[in-house]
Amino acid sequence: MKLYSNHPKHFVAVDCAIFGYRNEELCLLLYPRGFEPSQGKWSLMGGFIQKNESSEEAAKRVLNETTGLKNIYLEQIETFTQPNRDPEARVISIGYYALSRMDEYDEKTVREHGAHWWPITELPQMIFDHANMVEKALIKLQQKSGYSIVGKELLPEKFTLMQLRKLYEAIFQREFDPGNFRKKILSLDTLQRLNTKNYSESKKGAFYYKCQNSKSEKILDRIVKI
Amino acid sequence: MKLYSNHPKHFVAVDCAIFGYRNEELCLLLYPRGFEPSQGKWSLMGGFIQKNESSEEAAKRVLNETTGLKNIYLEQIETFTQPNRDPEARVISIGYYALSRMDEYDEKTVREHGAHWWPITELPQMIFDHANMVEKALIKLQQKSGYSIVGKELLPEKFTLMQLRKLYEAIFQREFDPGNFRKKILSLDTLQRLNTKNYSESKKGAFYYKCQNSKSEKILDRIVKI
DNA sequence: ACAAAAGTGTTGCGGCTACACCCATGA
DNA sequence: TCATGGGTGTAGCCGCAACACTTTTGT
Repeated sequence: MKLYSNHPKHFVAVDCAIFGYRNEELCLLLYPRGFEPSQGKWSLMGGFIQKNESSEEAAKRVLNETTGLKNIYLEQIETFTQPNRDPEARVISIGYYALSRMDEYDEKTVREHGAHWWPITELPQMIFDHANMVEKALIKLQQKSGYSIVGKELLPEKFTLMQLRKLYEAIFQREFDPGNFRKKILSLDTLQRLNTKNYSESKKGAFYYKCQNSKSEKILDRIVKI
Repeated sequence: MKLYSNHPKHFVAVDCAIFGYRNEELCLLLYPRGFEPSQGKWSLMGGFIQKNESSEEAAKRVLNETTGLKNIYLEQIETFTQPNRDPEARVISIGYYALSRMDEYDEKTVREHGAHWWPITELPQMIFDHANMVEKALIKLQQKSGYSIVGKELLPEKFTLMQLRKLYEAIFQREFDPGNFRKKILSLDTLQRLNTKNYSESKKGAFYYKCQNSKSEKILDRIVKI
C-alpha cells in the first residue's frame, strides 16, 4: 500500500489569469500583495489544491471566492514547476485562464479583495513568474479566439457586430476591416440576429446578435490568421 | 516560514508519450504493467518529480533512463489531476510528449524494460487515464506539425521528400498530394537539398534533404490545415 | 451639410487542389 | 514496355484584403 512512499510530496497550487473586457480594452484582474517579499507587486488569483479536489475544481473555487462567479469559462494554460519559482517554498503551479463577462461578476466581492482591473497593454510588475503565465494565457486566448466566437464569454448576451469587432481588436491588438470582419463572422452562421437595435453607439442603430449555443461551441473555420 | 503548512502536499509525476516513426507508421513506446491492479495493461513511461527538479528535468531523466535518449524534443501536454486517477494513491501527473528519432534511441535499454512500439492506429488498453493523455498528445503533435517541419525530430538527419510526406500522412492519418506537398514544403525555404540521392525507394533516385537548423526552429506558415 | 457608424458590393491577388505531364530506370 | 516514384507545370476555385459606395440620422 506504500508503493510511492519513498517519493517526495509537493505543494500544488492553481493560479488564474482572469480576463475581462471593459472600456474597449482587454483587462486582467490582479490582486496586490500586501506583505514581503514582493510587497507592492501584483498577483494572479491563486490557491492551493486540497485533498480530493481536482485542479479545475480548485480554480473554480478560487474564482468563486474572489469574484462571485460560477460556471465561468476556464482553460488550463500549462504547469509551472521551476523549483525556486516561489521563494517561500517549493510550489508547483497549474496555470488557468478565465473569461469573465463584465455584467456577471460581483463588483463588491472583487473590491473586498482589493483587486483591480488592469488593461493588458499596461500591466504592472507581478510576483514570481506570473508575467510569464499571463503571456502564455494571452497566446492561448488568441488561439481560442481564432477558432471560435469568444463574444459569448466576454460580452453581454446581446451585442452588436461592432462590439464584437472591438473585442477582437483588443484581443489581437490590431485593427480589423469593419466590412470584412462582419462578413467573415456572419458567414460562420453561428450568430442569431435579434429584432432589437442598439442606438447608443450610432445614429442609424446596429442590430443586436446573440450566440446560438449549439453552434458556437464547436470549433469553426479559422476566423483570424494567427 | 510556514505560511503554506496548513495545505496538503501531493505526489506529482510526469508521464511521457514517446512517439517514433517506423515502417511508415507513427508509433508509441509503451511499457507493460507487470502487477495488479491493471496487470496486462500498458503504460506510458513515467516517474515522480523529485526535490529541486523541474517537471521537464524529471521527464528528461525518465526518458534517458528508459531509452538512452538525451536532448530529446519534449513538450508539455497538460496536467491531469482527477483525485482518483491512480487507484493506489492520489498522484497529479504532468503529461509530456516526446519525439524520438528511430536512429538515435538505444534499442537495448528499451528492450530491458520490456517496452514495445505500438502503431497509433492499434493501441492496446492502457492504465489509468493514459489513453486520454495519448489522444491529447496526438492533437498537440498535429498542431506542431501543422506549423513546423517535424521531420527534424522524427526522421534521420537526411531524408527524402517522400519520406517526409509519408511521415505527415502517418501523423494526420490522411493522404497528401505528392506534387502539392513537395511544393508547399519547399516554398517554406527551410530545407536544404543535399547532393546525394536515395535509390532504395525508387529507380530514379530522390534527393536527400536536411533541415536548416536556423530556419526550421521558427514557426512557419501553416503547412497543414487543421 | 457633415460626420460617423451600418451595411453591401466589387475587384484583384495569392494560395490551394486536382490534375496532367515529363523523366529515369529496374524488372 | 510497363510500372513506379521523382519532379514540374497549369487551370480553376476560393478566401481574403482593400476599398468604394450607399443608408441613416443626430448635430
